[in-house]
Amino acid sequence: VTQEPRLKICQVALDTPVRRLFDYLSPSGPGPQVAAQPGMRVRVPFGRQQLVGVVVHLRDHSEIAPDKLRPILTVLDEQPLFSEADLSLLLWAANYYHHPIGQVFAAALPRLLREGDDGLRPTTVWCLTAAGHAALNDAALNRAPKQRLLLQTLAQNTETPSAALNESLTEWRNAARALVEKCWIESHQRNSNADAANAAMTLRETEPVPSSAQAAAIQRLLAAPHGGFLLDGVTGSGKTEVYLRVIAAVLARGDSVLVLCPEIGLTPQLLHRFEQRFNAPIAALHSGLTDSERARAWVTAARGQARIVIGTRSAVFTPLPRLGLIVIDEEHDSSYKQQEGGFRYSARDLALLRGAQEKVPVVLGSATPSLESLQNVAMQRLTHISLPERAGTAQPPRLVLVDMRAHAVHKGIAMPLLQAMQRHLEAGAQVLLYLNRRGYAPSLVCQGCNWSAPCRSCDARLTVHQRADRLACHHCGAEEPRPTRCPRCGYEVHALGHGTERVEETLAERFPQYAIERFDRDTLRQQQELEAAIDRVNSGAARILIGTQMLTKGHHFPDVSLVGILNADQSLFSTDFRAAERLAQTIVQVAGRAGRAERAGEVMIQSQYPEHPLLTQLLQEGYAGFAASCLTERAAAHWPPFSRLAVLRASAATAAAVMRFLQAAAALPNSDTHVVMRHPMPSTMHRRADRYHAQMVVESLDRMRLQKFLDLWVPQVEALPGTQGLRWALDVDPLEVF
DNA sequence: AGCACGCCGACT
DNA sequence: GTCGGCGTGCTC
Repeated sequence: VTQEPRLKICQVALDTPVRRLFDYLSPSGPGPQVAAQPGMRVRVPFGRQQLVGVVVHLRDHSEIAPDKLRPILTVLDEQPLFSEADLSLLLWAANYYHHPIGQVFAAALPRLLREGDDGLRPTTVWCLTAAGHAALNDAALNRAPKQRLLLQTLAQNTETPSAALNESLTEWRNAARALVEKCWIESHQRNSNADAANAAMTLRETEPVPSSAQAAAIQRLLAAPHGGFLLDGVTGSGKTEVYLRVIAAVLARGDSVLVLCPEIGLTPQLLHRFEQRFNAPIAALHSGLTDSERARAWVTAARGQARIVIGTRSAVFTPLPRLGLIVIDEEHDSSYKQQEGGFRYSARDLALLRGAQEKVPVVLGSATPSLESLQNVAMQRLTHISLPERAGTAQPPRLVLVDMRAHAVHKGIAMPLLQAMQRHLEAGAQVLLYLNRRGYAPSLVCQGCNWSAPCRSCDARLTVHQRADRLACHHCGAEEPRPTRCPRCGYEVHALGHGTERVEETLAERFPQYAIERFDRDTLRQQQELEAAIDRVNSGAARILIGTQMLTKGHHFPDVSLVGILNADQSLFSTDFRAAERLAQTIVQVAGRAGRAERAGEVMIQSQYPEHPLLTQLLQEGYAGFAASCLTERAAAHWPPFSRLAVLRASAATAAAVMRFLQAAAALPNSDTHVVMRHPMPSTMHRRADRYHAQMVVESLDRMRLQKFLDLWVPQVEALPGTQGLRWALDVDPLEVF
């Protein structure tokens, strides 16, 4: 690597909240040093600490006084991890989301790399030997419970990394040593997962014959050198097959592909489908990985050894030499927007920008496109490609509303739905019920004085969890024992309302002959458990499925012929401007789980307000018609995507402190009459986890004007005095305003 | 964010 | 007399 000799100053992004790059002198120490180049990680002195940062620019001079400049200690990479294009995406993101640059880089790097590791350390994996499999029930283990547990844990997978054992077991290493001596288990070192880097990119499985609509979509995408596309196709229309065909073409010309999935959409099943189809090295970046697996997959991608990168939100920053295509599956999914912490970016929006900068096509796929994307189609910023038909002979599901006022309701389920369940179950099919409320009941109420169990730390009721026999707060995680009598008046307390746990109980009483599978965070804590539950459904062992959001994404259950949506009303009267869009997307997505086989699916939506225009319109006109009129309303009300929002969110130990801060922020000067600062408001749930939350909205019809305002405003907000104990974050393009 | 420096209350 | 509370300020 050569370096212009006069470019002595390295501008480095460091993980601090300081919104600035830090200037360092090129490394001066003795010994062979690689010259620092943009995109390389460096270790630098920072005050009394040492930090790892990324070189962003080389300069020939610095604004910083020469006596303050210190040299880089070590250059950690021989080749840049980030290309100029990668760096410019990160700089753009820091600028647009008004977030400190170093923390943007930190979000883009896996933890080990962020801390200076090279990400290529081999990991130790453990597996059973043949003798170990035979010994699973050996009597010798009766007096060695830790060894038995380890053996059973390892039996669940072909290979288990040490890090995974650290998480699920404690002090397993002694047991492992004993088992190794018995020759029942063994360990191996695993290196890069891109061993097949030079394999031919031939297709493995035989390709299905595309439908005419699929063929047309594939044609249009292949003909496009770059640009954004909205692949708008109902569930079952075969969007994945379109992705796979286009990906195959990109791989064939030697380019690589970035595929983004929603958080719960990235399953081993999907990965498996890619592995079956392509004989190409794949790097998967999902939440189930250990730190070292993640670092290794990331480095594999950055070094150009992976041809396909599949990942969730943060994978949008993965460097990929020769990027040829970006695919964003289920583009409407809210998990693409980071909604916690400081750096709140939209991976979908950044992917579109990345595609434009690198001049590669970006395909957004959804059966229920976001209004943003539909508006982008209207503005001709995205090209619309629709896949109207369901593949094969499948019929679209039939949607009906069930009026809960007109029918007897048995523990949260109306009679027509119970009868339909009976019918479908007797016909041998599976039934899926959706209820976006986990736990047994959303509150514990006193029959005498109307007291209901409150969370000590939040403005919320505690949820009853029957099996654990505890009360839990779903907002802060607090738990307490479940009282049998009212602490205020001593009268009896009762669980009020219905969560998935209670519906499961009700169904077990009502349909004792059919096995039930519950899908929520309480029953399926780990990815493995989810996989096992899906297997039980697909094998036909389970007949009734009841679950939350977890059930609505990514998994297809071909034998489900009836879907029940138990409570569609929660969002009908929400004040959030996106509530209607989200409800429609949920209904259509859940409905899409039914009727994939030859028989038409049936979808029953329970409501107290079946005449609500939101519901009737969705049923009569479908998602497209619904979305069109939703857009009209947004335009009239000047909501996004017709205006641009930013929300300043803050929390503090007292309500007064958080409001004082936001009022000070609201009082800062604003010379642009096209930018409106709304009044600071306490959040819908003001007190959460013993902190008081509030926010203020800033809006403009003009994105550029809002950006220019934020450029001036955010540094002043940052400089406001008296912010000890106060946490704040700016949310540009928020999903929610409250 | 860390990690210092810097001034005011209760302890050996 | 100091140990330590966390308020303010800086890090190239």
